[in-house]
Amino acid sequence: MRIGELAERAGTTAKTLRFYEEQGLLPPAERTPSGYRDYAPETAARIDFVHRGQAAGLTLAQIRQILDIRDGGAAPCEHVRDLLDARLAEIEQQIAQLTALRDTIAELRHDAAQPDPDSCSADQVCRYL
Amino acid sequence: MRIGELAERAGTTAKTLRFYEEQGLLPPAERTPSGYRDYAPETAARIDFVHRGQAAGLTLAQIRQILDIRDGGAAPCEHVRDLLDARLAEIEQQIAQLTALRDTIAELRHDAAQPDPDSCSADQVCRYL
DNA sequence: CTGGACCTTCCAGTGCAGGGGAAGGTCAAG
DNA sequence: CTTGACCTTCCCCTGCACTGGAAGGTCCAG
Repeated sequence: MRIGELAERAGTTAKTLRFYEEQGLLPPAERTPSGYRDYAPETAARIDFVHRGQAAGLTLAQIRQILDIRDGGAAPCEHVRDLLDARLAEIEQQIAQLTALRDTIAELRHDAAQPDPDSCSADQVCRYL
Repeated sequence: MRIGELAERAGTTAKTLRFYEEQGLLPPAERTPSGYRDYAPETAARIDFVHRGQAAGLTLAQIRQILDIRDGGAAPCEHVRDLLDARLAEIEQQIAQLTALRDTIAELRHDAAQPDPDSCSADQVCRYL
């Protein structure tokens, strides 16, 4: 299978697949005599895994770690569990930060509900911020 | 006042102030005969405003828009209000996305609580993802 | 008059996940 | 035998807000 066909099947682009190969997410592809990349159909499952990892908020580098463990012959379950734990903690923190930011902005917005341009000195640029 | 002193007063770095000038957040500074930037003390208030804008989650480009309006002689109150509204909507959406992602990951993590490496086929790399 | 702290400009890189496009090779259909 | 779709490598660009470093100029104290 050539790169364009694989890309379409996996719902991505040829460009991205070459990038994945460069990043070590896909093993160097077999080549036809003329130099075209030639993929086994199973490669699509690997790309799907990459997409599942991305859907779980993992970076390509983290997904690569998992693949490396699997390619080394081991089951990556525990590493996956640790990554999920770490990601979960990060997300909780991001949510907390965004929630705090939302409250801050909501308050500023509330104060600016009836803007009174005359009460804003040029010095402070805008008294609602 | 030279750039280093202003940077310290405003809680930032000289490098950043040159960057702000380049980005149009600060007007081109006056120069001493020898070419050093020479700032009026009021410039610190402008930098403070930039910091308040950042604390509200605005980008430098958005902060610049506000400053441009003020520099044009108008009061930017209404624009600020619109920016705050837009930012608020973005943040709500980000929070919703992160919350959904958190739930997804929490479920995956739950399934991976007692990893069973033997049930993971190499094909799917990891059945918990 | 020398050393060190400060300043200048300019170039380049960071992280993330690709995208754009040039220059050229290959393959199948008409 | 040509056309058009596909493939190859290569390098640069995106957004965001800086940060690092090189090469050189300036200022002040000792």
